[in-house]
Amino acid sequence: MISNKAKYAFRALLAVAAAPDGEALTSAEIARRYGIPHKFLEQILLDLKKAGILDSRRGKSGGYVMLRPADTVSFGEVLRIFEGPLAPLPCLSRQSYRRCEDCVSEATCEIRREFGRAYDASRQVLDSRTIADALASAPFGAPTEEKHRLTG
Amino acid sequence: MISNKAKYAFRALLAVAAAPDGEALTSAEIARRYGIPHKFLEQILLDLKKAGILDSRRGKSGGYVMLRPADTVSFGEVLRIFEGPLAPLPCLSRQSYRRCEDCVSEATCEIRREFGRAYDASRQVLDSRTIADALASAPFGAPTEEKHRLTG
DNA sequence: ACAATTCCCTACTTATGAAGTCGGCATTTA
DNA sequence: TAAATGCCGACTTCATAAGTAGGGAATTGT
Repeated sequence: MISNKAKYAFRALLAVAAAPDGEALTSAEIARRYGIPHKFLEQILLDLKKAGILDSRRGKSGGYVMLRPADTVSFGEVLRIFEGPLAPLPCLSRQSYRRCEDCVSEATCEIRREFGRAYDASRQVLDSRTIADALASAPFGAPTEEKHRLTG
Repeated sequence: MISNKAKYAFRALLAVAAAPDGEALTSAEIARRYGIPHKFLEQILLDLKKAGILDSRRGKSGGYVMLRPADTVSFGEVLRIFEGPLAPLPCLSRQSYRRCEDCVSEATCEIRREFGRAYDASRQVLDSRTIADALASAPFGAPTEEKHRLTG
């Protein structure tokens, strides 16, 4: 299970990315909209800023905007910010490889081999799907703001 | 990252499954062989027994054997015993479904949709690959006991 | 100028789970 | 019948999740 922190981060990111044009969203507004504890969300948005994904403006009419375009921000990248390495074993992580302490031979470790398969499969998805993808692929029948305006 | 407990469970299971014929392996022997804390391993083997995967004999010349054949025990099943649900979100777990507390609409939740893809991919592997598969697919060049006897 | 608004930063709390440790009872067999 | 082995519950220690709390720093509408 992913942490609440990560889940909140995705909600916030999707909201900021979906905001019209370059309009800034305040932390208070996001918190209100999704029922996220405000002070907690502030920390999360800060983390996203430090990671170079969001930008912010202070003071009246301040808020958060995307720093990088939403189609360059993958789910995997965001998840790693809040959860650390996604690999099921330290010896499978590319970004922060660590040998298992009790490991005899990585090349013949059955556990490593099998979990490697599973990790490859999930990484393939997480590192290729972006925030923009997620917003674009609304299921048929679920009215977006746009459709709503046209058909409602 | 999976827990040490789960990792130890896999090591132990693979060892018991690989033991010649129906020969029983003691917890002490497994612990010694892989450097696992003995008392901790005992708890783990107990869990595997309660789950109906291992059987045990007590007293002198006791130990653990497979209760079910190794090709019916998937990595996913074992992992769930020690880690609980594998799903990244409660609303994606089939075995122990729970609606996200703040969820507005599962059908349109982008987070659910994207993590659903990732989970499907990884579950496909974990629930199909078995302990027997893992033992069978030794990489080329790594001598098994069998090969060793023949070629060494 | 100044007050309201918003982001920014640090420290703290509370609860939960991981990863064992410890002591001893129960059963089997040489 | 004693040694070996599994079985069981309670406890400890440390790290992390999930916030809470309080205030400082920048910006802007008036």
